[in-house]
Amino acid sequence: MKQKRQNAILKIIEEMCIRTQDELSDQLQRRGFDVTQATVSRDIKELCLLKKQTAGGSRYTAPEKEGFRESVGKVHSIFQSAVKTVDYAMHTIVIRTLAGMADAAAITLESMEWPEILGTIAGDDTVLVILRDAETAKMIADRLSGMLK
Amino acid sequence: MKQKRQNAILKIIEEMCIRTQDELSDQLQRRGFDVTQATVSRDIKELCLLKKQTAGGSRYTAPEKEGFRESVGKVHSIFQSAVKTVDYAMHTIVIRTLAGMADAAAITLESMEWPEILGTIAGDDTVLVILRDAETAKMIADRLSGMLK
DNA sequence: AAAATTTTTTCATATTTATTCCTCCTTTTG
DNA sequence: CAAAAGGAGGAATAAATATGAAAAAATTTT
Repeated sequence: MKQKRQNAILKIIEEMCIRTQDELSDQLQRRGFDVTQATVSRDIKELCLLKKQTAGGSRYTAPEKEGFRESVGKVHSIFQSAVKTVDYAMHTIVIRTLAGMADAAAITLESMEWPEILGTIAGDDTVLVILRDAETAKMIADRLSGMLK
Repeated sequence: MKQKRQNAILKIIEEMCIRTQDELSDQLQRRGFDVTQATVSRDIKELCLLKKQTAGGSRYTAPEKEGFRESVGKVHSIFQSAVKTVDYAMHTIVIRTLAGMADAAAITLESMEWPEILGTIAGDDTVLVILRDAETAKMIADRLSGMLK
């Protein structure tokens, strides 16, 4: 059902201007999908929909770059399964991974394209991440830790 | 000041992951721009920034398509200055414009790419807009009327 | 340079969106 | 099969964003 509903969402936002999640859940109701705004919010996140400005209001649209949608979830889960701990010192972050997974973890990090990350160095089970300064290191370390749950 | 600030915003969101408007106004504060979230909200709207999903949260980014930002406001104002009244009947909308401006109004309509609009026909001071059905006509007419204020 | 007009901003909210916590299913496993 | 485990979704609510109205600042006019 979820799959079907998300397809319906993609179809709907292509055919009409959807400006709020309530509007979208209304439209879904009409098509027999009985969902609340909460579910729509989750769907929108999973589909990576964008809310774009247009003359006379904003509107949800699909991301132009194909394949983008799929990758976001995967990056997250590769990172989760490879990483054991995240710690930081000075302007660097040290990530410990399962044996042999450091490279994979580093690659997913790079793919996120976080501008705060100057670079990464991967050994066998350790990734060193270089940030601009200590403050940024703490912030990003927290964010990475957050991704583990 | 506004101009400068908006440039600063573009620079900031390129250099670091900005996830909320509060975060952005904090960063602006640090750079000497003393603004509240309300102002940031309006700036984001004017700059047509997007909030993108990324692994581990979402983030504001600049639109990829250059020139897109500038056009949104202009479309709006051309429409405003050309159009006198918006009315509807059945599944069509009738827009009355200043003499000779119907074509311009129709072109701005088309440029909005609203999927509900099947097509437009422009005379000298009248544009006929064809929608899918009466209900849609009412809705879009309301939205167009809203653009006049 | 004072007055008038327009633009920008803030404050206070309204609106919209995300999340937490719980329930109900479905699937897996012992 | 029963219990455990995981996903999906809703209700309530927290968090984030947008907006109306008034004030302040900037600009133009007289």
